[in-house]
Amino acid sequence: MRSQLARKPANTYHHGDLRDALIKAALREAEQGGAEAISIKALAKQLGVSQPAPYRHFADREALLAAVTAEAFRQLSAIFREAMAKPSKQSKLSLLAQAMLEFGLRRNGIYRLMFASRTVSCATKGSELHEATRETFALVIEALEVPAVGYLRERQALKIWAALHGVVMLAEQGLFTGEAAHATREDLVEDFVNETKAALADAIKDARRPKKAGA
Amino acid sequence: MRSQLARKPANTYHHGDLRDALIKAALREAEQGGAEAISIKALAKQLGVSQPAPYRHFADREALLAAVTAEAFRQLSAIFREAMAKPSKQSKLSLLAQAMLEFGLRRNGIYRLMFASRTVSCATKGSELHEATRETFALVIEALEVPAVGYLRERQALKIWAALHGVVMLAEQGLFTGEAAHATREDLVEDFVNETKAALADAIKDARRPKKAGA
DNA sequence: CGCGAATGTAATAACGTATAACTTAGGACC
DNA sequence: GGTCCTAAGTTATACGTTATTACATTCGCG
Repeated sequence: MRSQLARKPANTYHHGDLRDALIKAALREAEQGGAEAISIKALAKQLGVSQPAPYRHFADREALLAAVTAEAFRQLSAIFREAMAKPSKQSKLSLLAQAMLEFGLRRNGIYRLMFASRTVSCATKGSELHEATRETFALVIEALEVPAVGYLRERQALKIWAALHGVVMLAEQGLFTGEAAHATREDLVEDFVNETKAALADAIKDARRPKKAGA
Repeated sequence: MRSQLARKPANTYHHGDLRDALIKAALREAEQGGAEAISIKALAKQLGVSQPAPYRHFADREALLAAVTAEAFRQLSAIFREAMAKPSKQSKLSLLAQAMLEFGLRRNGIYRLMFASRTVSCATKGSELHEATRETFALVIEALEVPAVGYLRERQALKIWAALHGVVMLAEQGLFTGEAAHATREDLVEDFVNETKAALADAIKDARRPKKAGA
């Protein structure tokens, strides 16, 4: 258990914590080029071990990608927590939404790794990756700052989550640079946030006066 | 100009329309496994030509992917047009949204190829792919069925487009199978469609009475 | 009919994943 | 403290994929 992410000291046989070092290094690679930029061979060279060494820790490339993706989700969760903890006049939801957009744009290779590959959908229930994604989504629910109101809270969380995904993807694909440039990404995000708040407020009002049909 | 997508008849030297056949075959491959499932070597074998033959028509793999993605966008455009042309009590926007969701789910390998790779964002302005994506987005605007009202129409189009992306991605990642399963994908899509319609209706109303602040 | 351009082929280099068989280090146990 | 087991790393190797180079064939136009 020596250095956690450095290349091994050249004259030692065992690396110390190769598994962790691989994940960290892979994350760095993915920062720019996404999943495609992650090469087991290159990582091994970078860390000063032989090419097959990583296979002692990951069955295959897919397994490594899953671990890296899980780590990325944990990082995103941490960012969300931090954003929501920040003292601010803005709502938690707004802070989370902004954090999500910034994450998606600034670390777009990682973002694509997380949301645009089939790694996540292939994650089996109970796996490390599955848990990491659930935790992240739980924070979205938390950001709504409302008590459970039937299934409506999950529904609104899903909606804002979906909308944020969409905005990030459109932004990355450059759909904001044409004649549509007058609507900035931030505008759209704020729109979605406000709609979510409005929907929640309506629902809570309705819950208090269950007989009224509600405007 | 013989067979458009079949393997060549074995004893001929020239294929006839290898370029087109490659795109069609690649699209078939991507149907399941996305971009990763597209292998130049495999395609060549499948079509009965040598491995390097495809390089006569595409500079590299990226170029092939771009052409395939462009074709996929044209297909999606065609699907949108067909959906909107269908006589129905539902609005054009609703029909388009449903078509989008179905496309994303049923042909999810293609969908990922289109929206989850960097191929699109790397497309240069004026390229075949760029034009194809613009055409698709133009249909989203058309589906709103409102005249141009400042930049608001583009903005609403962007929003619904983003939201639809998001729903498809969440669906593919299995986020509707947990405790959130009570909100179906279709519900969410319809929600977004209705919100878009409401926002547009409001805006038009405001435009007619420009002095009022609007509720 | 002949020639040039377009298209296809064979051979090969370079790189990435993955496996098999062997080697080393570290810790548990007596 | 030595012995043995196991985790972790190494070398050698097979195989698949992208891509290039140099050569061959066909098409079509004058």
